[in-house]
Amino acid sequence: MSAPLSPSSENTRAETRRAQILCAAADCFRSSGFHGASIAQISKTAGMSAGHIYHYFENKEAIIAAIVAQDLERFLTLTAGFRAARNVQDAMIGCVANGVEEKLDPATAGLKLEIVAEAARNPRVAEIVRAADRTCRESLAETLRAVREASGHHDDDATLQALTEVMAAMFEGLLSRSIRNPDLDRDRVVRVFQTAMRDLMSQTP
Amino acid sequence: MSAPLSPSSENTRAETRRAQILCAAADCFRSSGFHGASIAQISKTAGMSAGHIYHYFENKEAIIAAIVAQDLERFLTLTAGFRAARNVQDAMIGCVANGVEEKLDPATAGLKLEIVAEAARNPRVAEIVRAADRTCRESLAETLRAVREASGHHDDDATLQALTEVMAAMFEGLLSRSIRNPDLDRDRVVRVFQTAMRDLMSQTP
DNA sequence: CGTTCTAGATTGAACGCTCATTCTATGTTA
DNA sequence: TAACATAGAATGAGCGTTCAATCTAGAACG
Repeated sequence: MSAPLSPSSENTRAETRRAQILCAAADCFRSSGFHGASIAQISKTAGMSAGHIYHYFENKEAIIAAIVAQDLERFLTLTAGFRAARNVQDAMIGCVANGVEEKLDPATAGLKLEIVAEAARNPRVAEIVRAADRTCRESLAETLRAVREASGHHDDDATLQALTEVMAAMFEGLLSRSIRNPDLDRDRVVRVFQTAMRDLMSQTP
Repeated sequence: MSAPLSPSSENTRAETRRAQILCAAADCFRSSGFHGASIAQISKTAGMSAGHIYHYFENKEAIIAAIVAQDLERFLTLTAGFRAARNVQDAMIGCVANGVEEKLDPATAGLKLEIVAEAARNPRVAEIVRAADRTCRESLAETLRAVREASGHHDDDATLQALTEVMAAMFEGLLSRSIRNPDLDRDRVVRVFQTAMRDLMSQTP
């Protein structure tokens, strides 16, 4: 799992170490949960002593925060590149297959569910998650507005936000589905999903 | 939170105690997570000594299992009553508002997300969750078949299961949404959701 | 080139604490 | 009195975190 990172001219040794720890922590959180994973376990996975981790992170919660921030930054860059496409609707529909497959990957799903569950009870994590989600929603809503206006729908913000919410719910629901029913027929789900997306984007309020 | 349960002629004292513990445990798991909640905390909430809990449950994991089983049994009875309705489609669409509101309740959402996250890493919990989900899916798929045949669609099992999956994903996604965006516009989401449900149920493969 | 110096990297033992679980002793009820 | 309900202290393991001690790479210097 943990890629054998090595320091290059680009990365200082400290950055490499930090990345190593985050990678190991993600693995441990995935398999044991935030509270189940111990510093001892993380340090062993990262190949360093327990105490050394405290040179790079103030405490365990800071590691959680960093993982969450890293995870959601990745999502932001993804949606950013998304909006830059020529034909936005086609780009989105085309991306559904990828998106569905990604959310259905049990390893991904485990960590992401862990993050949301932690956000439900840890205010600091909740703050990070909500700030990132706000940005994602704004980006997605603007993208949706472009799609909708191209097909003659001119929505107010509230309507657009509701569409965004439901679309987000559909994708995030897959995380849960991949755990509850790991044997689901991915290809067929993708097809039903694509049609549902199209319907959602051309919905008349 | 914890209802003050008292022994009646119906309930033996032991059953009452068990229920008390489960109720307290659900509260604690909601606010601290499965691993964050301690036996000491649960026993305090339940109003008894820590050691006494071990007269009713073998260990902490048994409490988790009981909570999961209880939670999902409740869901099963709900869907069972669902199928017994006269006009199934109207009953379903009518229930969307209730369903959406319920999934968006942050207290409910926290515990349910906790359960899925735990299932992602605890095989015993996963087994319970998956067995219950299978039953739910079968029930929902049969209900959907009735709806679809009433409007002239005759689907094979695989198609029906994919429709079921996507519908399940939509509702379960709301759990995550209620955490990530607690300020979402519930009424508008319900309306978009209802239209999306209708579209999903009349989708042509 | 070889030696010394030094600042950062790294270790691993130690600390205080909390955990799940067990055990013994005492209440309570029928 | 017999059987069960309950409390609460005891146990040992494991936790996050700290810290003094060691190592190591490379700059400074002769």
